[in-house]
Amino acid sequence: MIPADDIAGHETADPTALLAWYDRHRRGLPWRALPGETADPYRVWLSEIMLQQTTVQTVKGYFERFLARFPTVEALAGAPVEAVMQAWAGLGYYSRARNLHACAQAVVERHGGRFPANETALLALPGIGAYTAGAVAAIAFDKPAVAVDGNVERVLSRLMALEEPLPRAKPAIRALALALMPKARPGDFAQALMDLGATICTPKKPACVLCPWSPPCRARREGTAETFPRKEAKKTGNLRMGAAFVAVRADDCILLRDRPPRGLLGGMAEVPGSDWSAAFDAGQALAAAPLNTRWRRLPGSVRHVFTHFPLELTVYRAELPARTPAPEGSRWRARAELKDEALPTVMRKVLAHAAIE
DNA sequence: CACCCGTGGAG
DNA sequence: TCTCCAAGGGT
Repeated sequence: MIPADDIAGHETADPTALLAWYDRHRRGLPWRALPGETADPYRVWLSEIMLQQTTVQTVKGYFERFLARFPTVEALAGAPVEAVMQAWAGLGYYSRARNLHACAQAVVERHGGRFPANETALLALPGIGAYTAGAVAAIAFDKPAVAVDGNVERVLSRLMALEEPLPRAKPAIRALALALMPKARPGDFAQALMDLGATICTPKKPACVLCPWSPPCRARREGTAETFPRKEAKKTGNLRMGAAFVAVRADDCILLRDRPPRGLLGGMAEVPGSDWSAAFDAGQALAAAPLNTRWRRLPGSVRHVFTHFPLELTVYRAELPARTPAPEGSRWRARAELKDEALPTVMRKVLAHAAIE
C-alpha cells in the first residue's frame, strides 16, 4: 500500500527553503545580531533565559534595562543577588534569576568570563537545560545544535502530522530537528524555525499560505494544522486562600518581609500573610497577623493565578504609630522606595488593593 | 516521569 | 470569564 502522500507527490522539507524565507522575513530583535555580524554570547544567553516561557514583547523592556544595569557577564557576576532579583521582579519564574546570577559567576570562575561554545559544557551551567544549551551553541557560536522550544515542537509536529502527544513526542521531535538541520548556518536554522513558529506557524490560524514549508507539510495538506501538536490533558490546581496584612506606619512606611530563597516566589519580598490553604477562616487568618493591632478587613479580595493554582487573598490594613518596631524577620520600607523592592506581581496587586501603590 | 515554578496577552 | 500558552529548567 502506497501512502496517499506519495501518490499525491510532495517535496521533502528543505532547510534551504526555510533559510531563504528567514533571510527575507527574519525579525529584528534587540539581542539578535544583524546579518553578517557576530552574535554576543552574553546577550544571547541573557535573552534565552528571559525568554523561557515568556513572550518576546515582555522580555524586550527587561532585556534593555538588565543590559544597562549589568553590561557584561563580569558585572552581573559581581552584583549582589538582591540587585538581580530586584531587576527581575515582575518577570516571573524567579529561580531563573537566581540561576542566572549563579551561571554568570560560574562562567567567570570556570571559563574565565567566556561562555563555552559546546552544548555539553553549557548544559552543566545553572539554569541551562537542553533547549538553552542548543540555542546558545547554535545562535551565539553557529555550532551544529538544535534548539527545540514550543515553536519548533509545533512546526515539526505539524510538518509530520505527529499523532504522539507532548511531552512524550519530545525525543522524536528532537531527532527530527537534528535530521533536518543543515551543515551550513545551523544558527540561522535554529532561529528560522522559531521565527516561523512565532509568525507563520502560529497556534491559532496559521498562515500556511505564506509558509515556505507549506508543500511538504502533512497537517496543512490534511487541513488539520491547528490541531497540532497533540497534547496530554493537563489538570488545573485547586483554589487556595489566605490573608495578607498591609501595615502602614505614620511615617508612610510599609511592613515587608522576605520569602524563603526556594519554592514559590523564592527570594522575593512580600507583605506578611497567613499560609494559603483550601479554606479561609478569618479568625485563623488573624492569628497570623504580624502585629497586635486593630486590623481592618478591606472589602473585596485579590485574585491571582499561578501556573498550577489560583489564589485568593483577603487583605487587611492597619495604621501604626511612627517608631513602631518591625517584628522579627520583617522590616519597614518607605512607600516611595517600594519600586526598588523585589515584589512579585501578586504582592503589587495586594498593595494596590490596599491603596498603597 | 510528575510536579513545581509567574506573568501578561490573545482569542 | 475562561482557556491557552510564550525561545523551559530543577528536583
